[in-house]
Amino acid sequence: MEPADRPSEIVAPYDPGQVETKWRTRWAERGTNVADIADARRPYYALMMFPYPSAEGLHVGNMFAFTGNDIFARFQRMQGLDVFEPLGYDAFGIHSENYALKVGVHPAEMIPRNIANFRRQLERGGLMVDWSRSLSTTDPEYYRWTQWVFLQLYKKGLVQKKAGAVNWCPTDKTVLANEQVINGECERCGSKVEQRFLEQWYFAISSYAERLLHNLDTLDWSETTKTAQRNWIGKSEGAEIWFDGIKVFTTRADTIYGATYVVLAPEHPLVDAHTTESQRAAVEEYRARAARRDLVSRKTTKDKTGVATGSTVTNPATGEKIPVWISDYVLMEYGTGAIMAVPAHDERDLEFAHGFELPVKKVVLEDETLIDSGEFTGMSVHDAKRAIVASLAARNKAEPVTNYRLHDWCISRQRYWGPPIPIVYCDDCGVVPVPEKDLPVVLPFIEDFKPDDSGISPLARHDEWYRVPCPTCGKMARRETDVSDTFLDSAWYFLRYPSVGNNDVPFDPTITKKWLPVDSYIGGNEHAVLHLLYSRFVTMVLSDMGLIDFEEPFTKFRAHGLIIREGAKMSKSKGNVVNPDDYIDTWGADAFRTYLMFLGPFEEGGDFRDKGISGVKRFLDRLWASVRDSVQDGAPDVEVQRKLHATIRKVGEDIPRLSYNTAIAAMMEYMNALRKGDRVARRSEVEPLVQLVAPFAPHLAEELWEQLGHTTTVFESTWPVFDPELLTQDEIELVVQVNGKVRGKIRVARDIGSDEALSIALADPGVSKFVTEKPTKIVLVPGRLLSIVV
RNA sequence: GCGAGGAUGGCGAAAUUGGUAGACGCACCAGCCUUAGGAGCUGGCGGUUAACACCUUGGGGGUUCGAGUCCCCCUCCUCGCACCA
Repeated sequence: MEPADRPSEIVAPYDPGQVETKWRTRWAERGTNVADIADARRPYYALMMFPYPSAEGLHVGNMFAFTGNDIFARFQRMQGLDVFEPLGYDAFGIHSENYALKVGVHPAEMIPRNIANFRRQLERGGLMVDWSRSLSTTDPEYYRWTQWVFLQLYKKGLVQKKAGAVNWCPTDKTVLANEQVINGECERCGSKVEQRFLEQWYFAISSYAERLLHNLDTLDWSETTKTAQRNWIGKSEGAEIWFDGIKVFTTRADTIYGATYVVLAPEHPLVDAHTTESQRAAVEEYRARAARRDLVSRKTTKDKTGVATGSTVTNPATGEKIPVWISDYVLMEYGTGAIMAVPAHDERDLEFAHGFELPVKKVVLEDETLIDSGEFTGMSVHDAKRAIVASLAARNKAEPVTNYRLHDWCISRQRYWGPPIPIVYCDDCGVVPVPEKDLPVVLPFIEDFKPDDSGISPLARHDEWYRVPCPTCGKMARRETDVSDTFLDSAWYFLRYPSVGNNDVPFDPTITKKWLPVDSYIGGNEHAVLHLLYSRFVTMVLSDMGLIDFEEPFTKFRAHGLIIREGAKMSKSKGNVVNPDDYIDTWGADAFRTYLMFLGPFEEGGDFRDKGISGVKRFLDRLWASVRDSVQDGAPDVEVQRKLHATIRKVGEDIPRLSYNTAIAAMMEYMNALRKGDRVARRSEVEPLVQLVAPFAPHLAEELWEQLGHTTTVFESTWPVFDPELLTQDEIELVVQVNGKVRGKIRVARDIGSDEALSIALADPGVSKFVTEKPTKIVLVPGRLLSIVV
């Protein structure tokens, strides 16, 4: 369609409310944002972390993240890709349930209301979201497949019910994953976490530790995120060494000649066997005391406590008898629950040794060579580690072992608001997984969903649901009453989006092959370990089962920064939370979006200042006015033309780098040049700018694009191309430095030689007055600067 | 303690990766236009100075013709992890 000669009559001032409503309606009517899932030729999956639909409504932090993703997605679309940008709701979980309990509304009533409000707010934000494929984790058609994922892992032998010490939150009255315990406190409510011994369902994520670590090298992720995952997986290579019947784990086998005692964790099974009669009472008392200690004080105490068992074991390297102690500074969960203590070379052992006046024997010098270490004396630490383990291994006293900090993932929650774990307990058949054809195990609507102290889910109180025929033998049996961790819901949702609508399978194989893995993923770094690690794990397992043909779900991941307000963190209690609705009402979604992206680098976040948005609004107003006033004809201005092409290049380079703030600055700069003085812009100067601004301010761009005479969406137009020829000038400004200080600027030919440049520079009195002697050195940086040294 | 990332005008921030520090915007100042303006337009805006100049990217040293950028030492801030042997 040929553009009209003049923009149609848009004398009216720019009214964002009107423009935005018009275009949101059009997009919905025309299906502009609906991806062609089946037939897309160049599929591009642009994913953002889905929000928890809180009762408070959309947070500006959500809007910031989504806008950042949306700009990238819209830009990719204008590069000719078939972009799929889905969004759903992570609506199960303790957070929703606690809130529901607090306000006395059932979550099943509250959540749909919250979702409706979120949807309204998200739509106002002008996101290119394909709402035809949205989802909520609370929908039985979704969690049916969450249960299916559980069953696949179960089938693969990666799900176990284990009794053990678990983190119990006394306020939320449920078990927490290790990842949800922060400094010994519940991540959600901040209560001190207690230890309880319960039977729980675990996913064997630790058996994937090496792959989870190794694959990180292949991923295009923010380096900070990868580092956080590496630390969390916590690989350490060492050896298990036998001190008679006690097996210890160490990464410092080279220090074995300095081992002066052995320490067992209080819960270690060999404690009894190593306790002599005379020490029995003291050891028992210490164990009891240690068991009562909460995790917080245990993890922060510098004063180490412990007690001798009275028994001794043989140091396999020296043959010496050394005493056995117990202390809670040794953790049962890590390594073998026993260590060889080398006070001279381990700070914790030293603290302990000082407390009990145990000997300290130095065996490694500052330059990392061994002393007093028998045949290994004089070796380097590096060589000795291997040599000592090899020598002990020859006598069956040691073997090299790699340990990981990563623990198995406890997915049981003794709560109501989650997908029931699809397991039935039968007196005859034992543990029976619910057959896939019987899914979903629907979460019943119950009024009294309040958890109690029993460690048993509220669902157990409902016999009509709890009692169920055994799927295998038909005899009455009992359901598992725990629900699964919310993080399981979000560990596979990206597989679901493209297949939403097909309720026969969790994800359609053909569609999945076409659209996954996710091309680009944007989200918060608070999920750097939890959600991203679990998603990678589930994906790997499904891949191993041949259900998908990739083992990493997110090819590219970028973490966005955080928004603060007027220099302070936003919080409900401070009352300084930015409500997107208010700003959109006043300034329009386009200005709000653009401002959010302008206030700082996307990956770092920024400071939201109420007055700052006016500058962005002014820019959009001027864009509107420029299109309105533009003329078809006019003298071509070489400078403006050059500026335009520089801007096209800059914006095109900045968007893929998520450097949105500088892209916007470049467009503003161009706008300033465009309207310099009384200048009236030419159509050819403003039209490409409308395209450049489209990912940021989509409604306004669509409106202006239409005003310029186009009948199809600006997002199906081709991104402007810059002409490199225009960007190289024949005559350039050369900066002249004398002894490192700028003394002048000269206009010269681009490819000028240094001799000629020097003579022109010296003709400038501002330069020559500093050149008092014959220059000793001349440095010419072509096209940039001339440095004269005297 | 370990790991990662920071520190640039009154403020948010830029800086083609070693080449004019402070782009762009906010705030502020002046002018124009207005009955008026918390509107619009134009210009100014790191510090010292009458000027020439000089100083200036948390502090101190170094490399270089040239350092916000590279190297060494130090201070402070933010975020992870934390008795993981």
